Order: sequence, then C-alpha cells, then structure tokens
Amino acid sequence: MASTTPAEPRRRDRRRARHEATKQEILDAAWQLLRADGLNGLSLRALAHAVDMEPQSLYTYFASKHAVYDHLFADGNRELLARFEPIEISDDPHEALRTIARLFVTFVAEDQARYELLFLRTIPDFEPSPESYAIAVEVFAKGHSVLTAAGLGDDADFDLWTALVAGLASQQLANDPGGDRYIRLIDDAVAMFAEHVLGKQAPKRDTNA
Amino acid sequence: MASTTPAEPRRRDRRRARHEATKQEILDAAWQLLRADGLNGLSLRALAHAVDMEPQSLYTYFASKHAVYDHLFADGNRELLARFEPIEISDDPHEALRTIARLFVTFVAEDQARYELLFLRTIPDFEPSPESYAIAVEVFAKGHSVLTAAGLGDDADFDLWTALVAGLASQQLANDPGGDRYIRLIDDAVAMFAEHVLGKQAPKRDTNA
DNA sequence: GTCTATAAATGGATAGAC
DNA sequence: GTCTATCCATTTATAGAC
Repeated sequence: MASTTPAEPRRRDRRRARHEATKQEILDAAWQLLRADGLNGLSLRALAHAVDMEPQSLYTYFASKHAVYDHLFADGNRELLARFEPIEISDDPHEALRTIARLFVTFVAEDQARYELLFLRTIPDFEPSPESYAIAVEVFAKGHSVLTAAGLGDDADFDLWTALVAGLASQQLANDPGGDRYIRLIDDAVAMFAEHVLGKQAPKRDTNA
Repeated sequence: MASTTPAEPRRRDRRRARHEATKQEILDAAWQLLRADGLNGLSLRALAHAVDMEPQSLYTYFASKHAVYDHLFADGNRELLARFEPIEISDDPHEALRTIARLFVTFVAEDQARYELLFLRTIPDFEPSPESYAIAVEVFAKGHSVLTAAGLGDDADFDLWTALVAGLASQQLANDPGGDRYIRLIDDAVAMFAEHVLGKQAPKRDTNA
C-alpha cells in the first residue's frame, strides 16, 4: 500500500516485484492443492514442493501457515469482487436478482475448498486478519447495494435472499459437485423470491420438465 | 447385528454391554471435543484423555480415527431421524412444511461440527461406510416422504426445498452462531415456498418489524 | 481391557551457512 | 532468497507386558 520513495533505486522495485510474483505463484499452487486435497488437507511441505522449494523457504514469503490461508481468503474475496465489476445490473429488479444469483452460485459451485474458506469457519483456530476481512465486507456491501437498488428495503429480506442463494450453492457442492442440478433451479428460486418479496407478478413458472 | 447365541454365557453379554457403553462414552466425549475445537480439530490423544485413557486404548474400540468419525456420522443421522419420530405432521401442507423446516434448521443450528460432518465433506479422505451412509439415506427418504405427503410431486421442487432450508441453517451457523437471526425467517421462508410451489394463498406475510 | 514402550511419519517453525 | 540442519511437538498406529 505504501508508495515507493522516488529516490529508491530501481533494483529494489524489481526485487519487490519478483518477490510478489513468487508469492502469487505460491498462492496459485495453494489453490490447486486445496482443490485436490481439501481445505484442511494442505501442508506446507506439499505446498513448497509444488513450487520446487523446501518448506522452510516459504517462510520468506509467509510468516505462518495461517498467513497463507489469510492471503487465500483475501484472494478469493477479491476474485468474487472482480466478478461483480464487469456485469451490467439491469433496471428490472427481477432481472437484476437473477443476474446476481447466477453469478454468486456459479462462483461458489466452482470450488468447494474456496467456499469453505470464504464462507464457513472450518479451519481450527483460523480467522482472517482485519485487512482481509475488510475485503469480505466489501463483497457483502456490494451485494447489499445491488439488492437495495432492486427494491429490497428490509434487512430480513436480504437475509432471506442470502440464505436462498447460499443454500443453492452449498447443495450444489454437497450433492452434485461438478453438475448443475441446483444451478438449474436458480431462475425458479429467484422467481419465487421476487414474487414473495417484490410483490410483483413474475412470469409464471414453467411446468414442463 | 447378529443375535446372541442362547447357549452363550451371560458373562459375555455383560462384557459386550460394558464394551458398548464405553464406546458410547467415547463418542459422547468426541461430540464435546468437536463442538469445542471444530470437526478437524479432533485428536485421538485429546479424545482419549477426555475419557481418562491413553490414546492407544482407543484402538480397542475403534480401528482408526476415521472409524470414530464414521460412528459419529451414524450417530448424528440417527439423532436427526429420532427427532422426526415423535412429531405430528399436520394434514395442512403449509403447516407440515413449517414443522419440518423448524425441526431441521434448529437441529443443524445447534452444532456446527455436526453440520459439517453430516452434510459437508470437510474431512480429508473421510467418507462414511455404507452402513452409516444407509442411515443418512433413511433421513433423506423420511424428509422426502413428508414433503410428498404435503403435496410436493416434483423432484426439482424437493431440491429447491432442501436448498432453502439448508441455506437458512448454514447462514445461521456462519453469521449468527447461537443466535436466531435466520431461525426467525423460517416461517416467512416457508410461506414463500408454499405460495410458489403449492400455489395456494398462504397467510399474507407480516409487515411489522 | 488397559497400560508402557515404541515406532514411524508428519506437522509447523527457527538458526545459520551460503 | 534459498538451502541444510535441526528442533520439537504432535500425529496415528502397533507390539507386548500385565
């Protein structure tokens, strides 16, 4: 965050850039291992060897295993935030809800370990640092603002919304990983929610298979 | 499962009973530790000491750590099944849905570790044995039959139902453990679902705080 | 059925040479 | 910045005495 002092030699910039690049390389490898072995299956040894290092060398980049998790936590939240950026939020509330639901459920369904890390507390004794948590708060605020723009005033309605969307996502991961059994239900779920909360007559649901 | 041979001395029955009692004592201690340290925080050492044993003695009762998890998995599912037994399922579909939703969400919200064990796959390399899994299937079947009795015909509707209920439960655990922020939403959520799926005019929702 | 002893591996982490 | 060496705690699990 602190900007480089103008008088600082370029060599130092390069070194820092190299350092950051390696750090990111380690984090990328960590995501891969997480997907393969589960969130709690990660070991520093395996991580180090995945980037052709000895485990001890990781400590140049991360102070502890929890620090690695913390960076992954921030990483994942940043990724989710980035997915919100480019999308167009429709003026039609129902359409806006559908867009954001698809985005979120798809994101979660992609990666079970990431879901656990970002939204559950399944690692003993780990909790994100304030800096990392701030990004998660940003994500929440972004979602909340979109919902408000769609006409949701009540906090309870927002909670109902997150429950519905989180439920679809977690069931997709738990009962049909890699499939679309619950992803297929998104539009219907959103219609249900919109009918109930926005009080508008949404397009009647398809009764065809 | 095999019944005792009639000619078998009573002493053997007693010994078996004692064995089973100790086994259950260990499992009870395990639940406590799980609640304190998280599902992945369990160690056989801590478990043994919790019942005043040395870790090695546990192997008289369980062949491995995964075997302990497997028994806990069965235990948890039996408990959930037992909760279904005594309740009265109303003839009124909406009321029946409300009852079962409250039951399930309350059950899940009681214990984060149990939720992870029963419904998520967060322990590396663990999966329940066929015998234990059969109990989970029974739970599913029971829930499905109640929903069918309530007038739900479509499998997709059942999936939507489980997503909604699981979402409330998991959000309750993740965002307000020990509280009732999402539990309070159950009735409203059920009304929303009933309106949408049963197509009947459910009592209009309360707009009061 | 419980213990002691012990194995054999793995875990995260530090010190210091290069 | 990376390595070797090392530490120390912890883990799951087995063998055998009592």
